[in-house]
Amino acid sequence: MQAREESHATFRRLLDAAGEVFATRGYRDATVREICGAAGANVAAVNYHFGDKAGLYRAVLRETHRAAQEPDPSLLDPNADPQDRLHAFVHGMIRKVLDQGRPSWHGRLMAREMVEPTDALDIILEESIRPSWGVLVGIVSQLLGQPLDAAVTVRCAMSIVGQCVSQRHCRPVMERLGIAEPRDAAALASLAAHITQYSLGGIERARRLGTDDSGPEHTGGHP
Amino acid sequence: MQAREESHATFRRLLDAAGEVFATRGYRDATVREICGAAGANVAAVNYHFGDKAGLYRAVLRETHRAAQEPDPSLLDPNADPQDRLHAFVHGMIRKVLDQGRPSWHGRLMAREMVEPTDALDIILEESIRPSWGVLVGIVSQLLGQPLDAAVTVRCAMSIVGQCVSQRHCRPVMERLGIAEPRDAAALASLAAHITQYSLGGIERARRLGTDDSGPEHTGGHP
Amino acid sequence: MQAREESHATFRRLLDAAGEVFATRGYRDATVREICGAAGANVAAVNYHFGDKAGLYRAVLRETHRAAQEPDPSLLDPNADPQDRLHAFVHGMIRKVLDQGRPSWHGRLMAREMVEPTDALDIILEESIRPSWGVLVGIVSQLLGQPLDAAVTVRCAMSIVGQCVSQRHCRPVMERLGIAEPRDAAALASLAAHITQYSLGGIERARRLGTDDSGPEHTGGHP
Amino acid sequence: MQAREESHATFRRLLDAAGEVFATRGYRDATVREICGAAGANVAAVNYHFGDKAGLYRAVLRETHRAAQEPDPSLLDPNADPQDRLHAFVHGMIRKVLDQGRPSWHGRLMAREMVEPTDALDIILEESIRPSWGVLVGIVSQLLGQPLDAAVTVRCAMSIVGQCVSQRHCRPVMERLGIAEPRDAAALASLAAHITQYSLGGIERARRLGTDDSGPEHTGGHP
DNA sequence: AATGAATGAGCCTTCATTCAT
DNA sequence: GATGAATGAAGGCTCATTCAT
Repeated sequence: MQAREESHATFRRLLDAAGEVFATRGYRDATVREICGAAGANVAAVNYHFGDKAGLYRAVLRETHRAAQEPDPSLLDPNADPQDRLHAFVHGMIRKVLDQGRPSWHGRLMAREMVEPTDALDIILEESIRPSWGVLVGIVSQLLGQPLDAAVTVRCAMSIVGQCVSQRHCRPVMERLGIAEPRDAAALASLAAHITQYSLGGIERARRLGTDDSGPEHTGGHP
Repeated sequence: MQAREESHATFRRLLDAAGEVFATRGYRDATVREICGAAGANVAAVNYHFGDKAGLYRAVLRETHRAAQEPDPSLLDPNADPQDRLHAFVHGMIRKVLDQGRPSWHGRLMAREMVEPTDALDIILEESIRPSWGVLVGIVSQLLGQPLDAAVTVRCAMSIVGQCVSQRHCRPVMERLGIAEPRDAAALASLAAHITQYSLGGIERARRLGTDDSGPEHTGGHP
Repeated sequence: MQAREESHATFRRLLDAAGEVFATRGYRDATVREICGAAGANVAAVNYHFGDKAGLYRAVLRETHRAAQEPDPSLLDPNADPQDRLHAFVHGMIRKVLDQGRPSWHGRLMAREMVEPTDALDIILEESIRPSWGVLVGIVSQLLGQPLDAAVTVRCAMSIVGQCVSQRHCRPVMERLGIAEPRDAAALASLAAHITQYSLGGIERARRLGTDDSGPEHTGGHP
Repeated sequence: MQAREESHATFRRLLDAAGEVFATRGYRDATVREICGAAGANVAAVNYHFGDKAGLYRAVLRETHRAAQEPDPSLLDPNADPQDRLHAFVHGMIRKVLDQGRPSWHGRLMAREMVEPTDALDIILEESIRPSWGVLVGIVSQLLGQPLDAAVTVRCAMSIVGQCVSQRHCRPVMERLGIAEPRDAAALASLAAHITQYSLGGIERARRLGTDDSGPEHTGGHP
């Protein structure tokens, strides 16, 4: 028992150290030696436990995605108020992306994986991203009301996602511009509230414009 | 003269090849040999013309940023209709980010640089990003009307930027989800129109909510 | 008792698996892990039972040589017909070298050991090869009749040995040339008969040429 | 000019050092570091000049085979005395196998390659072995006279080849038995003469026995 | 201005071996 | 008696960089 615990300790330390290093340096820049050094393990430990560097990376991605799972019940209830559902979705995503909790490197890792995908992207795509996307599209459809052009729904959903993920993707730039948000729970909640409200306004306007999505006459011209 | 021409030709071929390779592979994955091969130049050419690999990368970034500059006059005119200014800004940004024109790798390169900043980020930050950000904040202020909490303005501006850059950052995922936008001029214009309208709706709602940016009573609860 | 049985069983499985793997891959290419895997034993089993990889190899060599021992009585009888003795010797050697019986890897192992000797060669040299060589030299001496230059005897004996071992050493090439002999008992007997007859012819001619072993006048020149 | 000479010097030193090391240690045991050390070159030189370790090995094999080529004209003349042709063939093969000339490692290398073939065997098989084998079969056919069973011809040819190659393959054992032949030109000539005469005797006997190649009645029984 | 050869550091991986149960 | 985890030493290879023309 204790042996097993002990034996898995190295496994876990490796996983944690790898998450941090991969998130900080990226897959290529991260070296197995640095990871093992940080985990207090031998270089060969990676090979023993995960096969190779890529296997360790895959394990880290699976782990971070598993740890980030928080199936908020209100999201899944189609009868709940759609505005509440949207807020819950946005708040969850902002937390995933910016929270400094246990897997603090989750957001950074995902950002890298999106910009520079590896083979491992397919795993989290199917297990995590696609289901979430489906939920969001459902919420947006509710808010748009009458069945509109699917492209409108998709674009509105992407507008929401874009506001959330850019908080992570653009963070290095935002920090340099002095506009980075704090990352405590209150600030995150406040940010989520803004994005929710902003999006409700955006969706409402999209609803009013109907299926007309090229609309240069409403934007380009003035009276 | 001709020698200089010849030399400059190699210099340019190196720059173009490096842009493509850096954008495709990332700074670390890109090898000097591949770049030189693509440019039809010798391995030592990079060191000769640019000092080292990092110098070439900096040169590429400067070049791509210079080529992508298109100071739309309507943006700079504070007297123009703010909705038009917003539309011009968004359209320009979408083009920068998704356009397949000459420096087709501009968007990919910037996306990488944001997620995984190098020393070169500071250059383009000061020369390109900060000025643009100032313009956008001005436009949003106009649209918000009365002077509100600066945080609201910043968040609205980031909501706009986020919708644009995520079109690049999330593109690999969007392609896999089957929701990636086409990249011809018409599609880009349509997308820009959506983001503009969506943002006008969002800003309008933010304006109505006033300085209250935590707003849990409007989002979280219902009667 | 049973523990000992069990232990001995692992010991044996290890020996068999190692024989096959060493013969197929060679000492260096063979990995302890593959051997243990094939034997259904733990990685540490080799070190436990045999000290180290080299110890296992030595044990395999001793075992294969012990199993291949078949002291044909007719060989040891100096009064038997020398032609029969030669045939028995050749047939036995061909079987050792090509037979697919239990220690099917005996021949392959010895071939490797000859070309790329390890410390273990000395063991089988003293225990197996030198005695056999003595027997063969005795047979050839009988066939040559009058006492000739010892060098002639040795060379004739080597001509016999060479014909036999080359059936193993050259087998990969023979297979590619499409001239490899089948390895059933009948084919082996037929091959042994050829080598015996060929050698009787060779020895007879060597006998007639007497001690003259340079013989350029018979081979190189003609009028 | 001189630069090219100089540049090829490393190439050549690498080739020579590799031949020696590969012959002594075998492909697997040989390390790139040892070869480069012996050649006074950097580790990366192998990669630069030959792609990788296997490429270097292939180059060595091609080189040794090229250097060992000595198309003795008398071999190719079908009108020459067949006994002379056989002697020339055997003498050439013995020299290739035992000679200490320039590519002194030729014989050892080929011996390893036969016992433990690598992908490179196919190269020398087609370029060197198969043609030689064809010549030898032609000579043996001449000596056998009337058209016999092809199997007899092949077996006689293999008896000749076996006597030659075993001088290399069994050399470690022969040295330990104290029966290894010296390797000066005179000793080689004497050895070649023995094998030629021995084989002429063997072929003559095979000819007399006709196509009967099982011949147990001549070997196993006596009146 | 430009080249091809050469360098040295460093990375991932593999392997035989040992240690604590 | 036997195991699974862990170790440290190489090994092959790649890469950016430099040197002598």
